Amino acid sequence: MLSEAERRCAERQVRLTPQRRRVLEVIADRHGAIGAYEIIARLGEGRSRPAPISVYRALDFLMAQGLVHRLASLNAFIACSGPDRAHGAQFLICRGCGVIGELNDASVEAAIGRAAAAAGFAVAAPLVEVTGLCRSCRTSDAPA
Amino acid sequence: MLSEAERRCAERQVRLTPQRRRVLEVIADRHGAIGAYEIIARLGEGRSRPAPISVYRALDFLMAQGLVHRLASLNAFIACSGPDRAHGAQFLICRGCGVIGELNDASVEAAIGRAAAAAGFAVAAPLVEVTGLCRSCRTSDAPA
DNA sequence: GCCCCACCTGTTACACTATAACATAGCGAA
DNA sequence: TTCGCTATGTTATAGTGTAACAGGTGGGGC
Repeated sequence: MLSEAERRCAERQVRLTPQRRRVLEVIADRHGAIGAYEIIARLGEGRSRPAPISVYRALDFLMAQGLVHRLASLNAFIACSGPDRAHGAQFLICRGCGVIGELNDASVEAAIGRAAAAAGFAVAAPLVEVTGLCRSCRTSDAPA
Repeated sequence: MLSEAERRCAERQVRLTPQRRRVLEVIADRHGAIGAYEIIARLGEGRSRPAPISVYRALDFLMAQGLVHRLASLNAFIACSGPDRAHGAQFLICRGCGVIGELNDASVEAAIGRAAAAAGFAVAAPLVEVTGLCRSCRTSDAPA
């Protein structure tokens, strides 16, 4: 995953600096969403804690490269599961266990494109965040 | 719109108190998105300015009744255009002029439902926020 | 009438999220 | 070397949202 990120940055002639790389590592370590200030805390464990702005700048870079997504409804960030193919951001957020699934369904994006076009709207960044229950939380909650 | 809201609250036996009603009025006055702290400022123009928590509580109520939606990507709120029929939240956000369009397209919701079901996920609250350019901003930007 | 309960609101303080403005440092090319 | 671009550091502050507890209001049952 990290090597894929490096390959991609080299290809685009952008710099995956040590600091940006550390931020990406912290996000990827967590298999799920992580808040900006928790990233800051994790980075500050050994060395000196970076200022918020430093981490936000790294996050801006990583998002621009499509390596990280922002979950607007959670104010949190998550590593992109399949950074190789371009895609909009579609997420399934389980309100039971908090697990995040990346959806990236072409038919959803197509339906959004059609509906938007019918309104004369040119889509730039479609954002889909679906709250609900994942398979395992659903079965355990079922008898309610 | 306000009378529709009153009707709906009466039907459900919930109270659209003066304070909640004022918050709804402020949101509806603005034909677009408005931030929580701007609502506070508007409410504080004549009388004494309410505490943030008061406004957030009113917003929670209005959202629970489906009279107001939250735009997660903007940290802002907007009056629901068609509160009579139940629907998820789907918005078109123009990054040119800032105008917000409510989409509420059944095929988008259906596509999300299908894709989520394929992942074993039970949808509770689908959120769609599409950034792009509205018809008029698109034509004026075109020659670029 | 009176009490009780449920709901709504007020008050104070605080936590969390994000950016502005300006200074410094590294790195490559002319 | 010097310039220009990008990345980072430093300090301060703006913006968004909640916690915890107290007080007030209104309606139903006795």
